[in-house]
Amino acid sequence: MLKLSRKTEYALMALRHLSGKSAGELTSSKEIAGTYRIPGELLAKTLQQLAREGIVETVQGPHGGYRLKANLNLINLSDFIELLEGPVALTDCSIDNNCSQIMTCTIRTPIHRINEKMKEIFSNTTLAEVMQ
Amino acid sequence: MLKLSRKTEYALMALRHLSGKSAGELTSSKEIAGTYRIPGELLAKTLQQLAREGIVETVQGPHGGYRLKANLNLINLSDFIELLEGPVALTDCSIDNNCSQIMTCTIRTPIHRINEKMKEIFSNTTLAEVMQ
DNA sequence: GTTTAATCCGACTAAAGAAGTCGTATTAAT
DNA sequence: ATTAATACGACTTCTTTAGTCGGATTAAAC
Repeated sequence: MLKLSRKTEYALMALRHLSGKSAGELTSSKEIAGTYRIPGELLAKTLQQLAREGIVETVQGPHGGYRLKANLNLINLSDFIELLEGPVALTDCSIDNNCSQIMTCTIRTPIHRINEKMKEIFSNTTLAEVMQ
Repeated sequence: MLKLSRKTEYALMALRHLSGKSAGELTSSKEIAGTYRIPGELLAKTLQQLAREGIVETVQGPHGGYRLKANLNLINLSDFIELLEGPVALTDCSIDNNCSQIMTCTIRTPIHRINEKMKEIFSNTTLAEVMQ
């Protein structure tokens, strides 16, 4: 049904939350999870992933937490989704050629065309725009 | 990862196969499944669904089968996908409001905007175009 | 230095959805 | 009557997603 994963939704909500804080201010994963009723452990893992990717910055220990690191105007939604859930693709054959129907498939090319258009939408949307 | 279901892929391949036949000619589900190595039962069920929706026409009994009924220029991909897999929606809240985060969610509006753009692509593509 | 409150991270379990199979009924040509 | 097709619901299996758990690390506060 072409849905985003919860992980991606949670990540976007968290980034939006962080972008509302003043520069340098730290926010705990717990605060965010509590505010939006997101399962704590899951959000924590997601934020850790964003940290590894350099999108947020972390400080450990008591009074630690997360804050924005990257400029959200410079990250597009396509890259962001691919970071969290892998390739944006309507079909597996947009990713690799390990499809048993590859020789006989008659709809590859048109599907690819549509796939490209879809990716374009995501590519042309920055995270900053999603925060608005 | 925003994928189409196999059912949708199979349906498109089947329609493409049928659209290559001469007007009125019948093709069995088995022939199509064999040609593209699609699990027979699954394709059969899918074709039956397309028949109920008036997209193909069926003739039962020996020498029976399927043939195109609808004009593929007049059916857009959005409606077609929704027929087979339900609403095209990046998030559940694009479909209904049964989301526990509904009161606090901060990304609803921007996600809806993107969702609309995505649906537009599908709406502006006819099945006939996918057959090319 | 012990406690505490936070991140870190892999492994596991549970739930949901998608894909595929099966059995039985119906239809209609031969 | 037989046969080759569709019709369709119920079931099973597989894959992916979502969520949980346990234990480690870090660093502030006491």
